[in-house]
Amino acid sequence: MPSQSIEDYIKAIWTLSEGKEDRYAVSTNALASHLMTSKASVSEMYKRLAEKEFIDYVPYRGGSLSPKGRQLAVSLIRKHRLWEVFLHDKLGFGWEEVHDIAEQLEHVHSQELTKRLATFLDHPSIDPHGDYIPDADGNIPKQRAKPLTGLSVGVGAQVVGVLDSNSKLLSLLSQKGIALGTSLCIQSVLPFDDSRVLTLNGNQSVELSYKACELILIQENI
Amino acid sequence: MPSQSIEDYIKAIWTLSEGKEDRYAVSTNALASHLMTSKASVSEMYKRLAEKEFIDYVPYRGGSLSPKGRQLAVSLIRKHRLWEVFLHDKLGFGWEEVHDIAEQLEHVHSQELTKRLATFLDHPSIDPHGDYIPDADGNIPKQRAKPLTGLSVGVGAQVVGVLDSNSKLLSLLSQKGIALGTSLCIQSVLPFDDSRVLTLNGNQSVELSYKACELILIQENI
DNA sequence: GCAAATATTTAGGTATGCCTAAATATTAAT
DNA sequence: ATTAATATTTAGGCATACCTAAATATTTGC
Repeated sequence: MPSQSIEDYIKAIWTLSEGKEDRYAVSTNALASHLMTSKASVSEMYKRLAEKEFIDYVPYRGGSLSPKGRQLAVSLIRKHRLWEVFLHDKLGFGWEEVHDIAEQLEHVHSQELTKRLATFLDHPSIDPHGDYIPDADGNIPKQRAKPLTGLSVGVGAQVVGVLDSNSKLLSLLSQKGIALGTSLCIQSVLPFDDSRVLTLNGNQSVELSYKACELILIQENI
Repeated sequence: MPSQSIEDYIKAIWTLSEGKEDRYAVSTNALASHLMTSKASVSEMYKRLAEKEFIDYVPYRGGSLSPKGRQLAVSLIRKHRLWEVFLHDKLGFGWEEVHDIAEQLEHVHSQELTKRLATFLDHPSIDPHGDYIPDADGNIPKQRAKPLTGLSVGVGAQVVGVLDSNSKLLSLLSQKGIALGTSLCIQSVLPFDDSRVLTLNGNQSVELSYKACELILIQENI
């Protein structure tokens, strides 16, 4: 049974290499800052992970997930996102509150539990942040959504997720009235700082910084 | 935040001293065999637990929970048993399967989660094994509920739960006039099939099979 | 191409939590 | 009361996972 630390590392490598080309190597530096730990600790852990065949590791070149590592990562992501759905849909937590708790729940080892939880939740395919939930075989759709910064003025779209489930971002968004499923349209882009002025659900008007827009995933209306 | 190991030790001390007099000291020997670890490890851990003020520890005399330790223990028991109810009632696990998974779930730290889980489950007071669930303030009835088959003839008792919230059992019981809180007493045990003849609330007389009696939890009157 | 800047690894140390074996304290028996 | 049996603790080690500082490798700028 992999330790909690190992699971955290594997998930972090997966997160940092997601969307990149296959066998994308994650540097110790990137992983250290993502996990808020020292580069030395990452270097040390990379050796352990390579020994246990979770990653392929070339010193000074970083580590990339092996098939075994990817399988573990995806099963953790699946558990994490299923628990998020449970916390949000069944217990009524806000989407900005679920991440930290799911972070703990994902480490519970029981395949049967995951299976029954998925059934109980009616086999959801999207979590409260709009991220896809890998299926039981580890398949996960590629994200088709794009960041709000890539949306043109006047084009209608729907919020389908966020790129960083950081609770500060999430509470900013809920404060502005932006949630999963919100329909929006860019009214204008302000000069100098590129903030967006948005129309929400066809009526309210809110302003959002470029920094926040980068992290919001939308899907254009067809 | 106490580590998982510390939580396991505290819960074990609580379990071994439950029902005993207050400040009952648990020997290193008893704890070591309960936790399947060495006496030396327990001795070492006792020092750490005493330092962190979870227990009072007198070398060669064993350890007993401090108020702080008892509070932690009871909150773990509460979480464990609530999760057992969730696993059994919502996910359909058998009562014999829930323990090991709850053992992991109880270590998830979030008071809000516990609170919402309790609400979601309708504030149960008994887990699938018939053990009482401490309330949010840490109060827990002393006596363990036992199945009706364990009640002696002529002794008064109260129905406090059922072990299987199967709707067939529940409709049988309501048909017979047995509900949560019903006072009863065994009049006699029939030969051959061990059915019980009960007196309900001091007047009506009903007969109940051994199979049904096994699943009814009662608490003897004091 | 080589030095400076940057990134990564190794070295040496800490804390937790486990182990076995040896030493010591307590309890029981005569 | 003193010894024998038993229980408990201390001593010395091991593995994980972290840290800082020093050493080494790689990349970048001129």
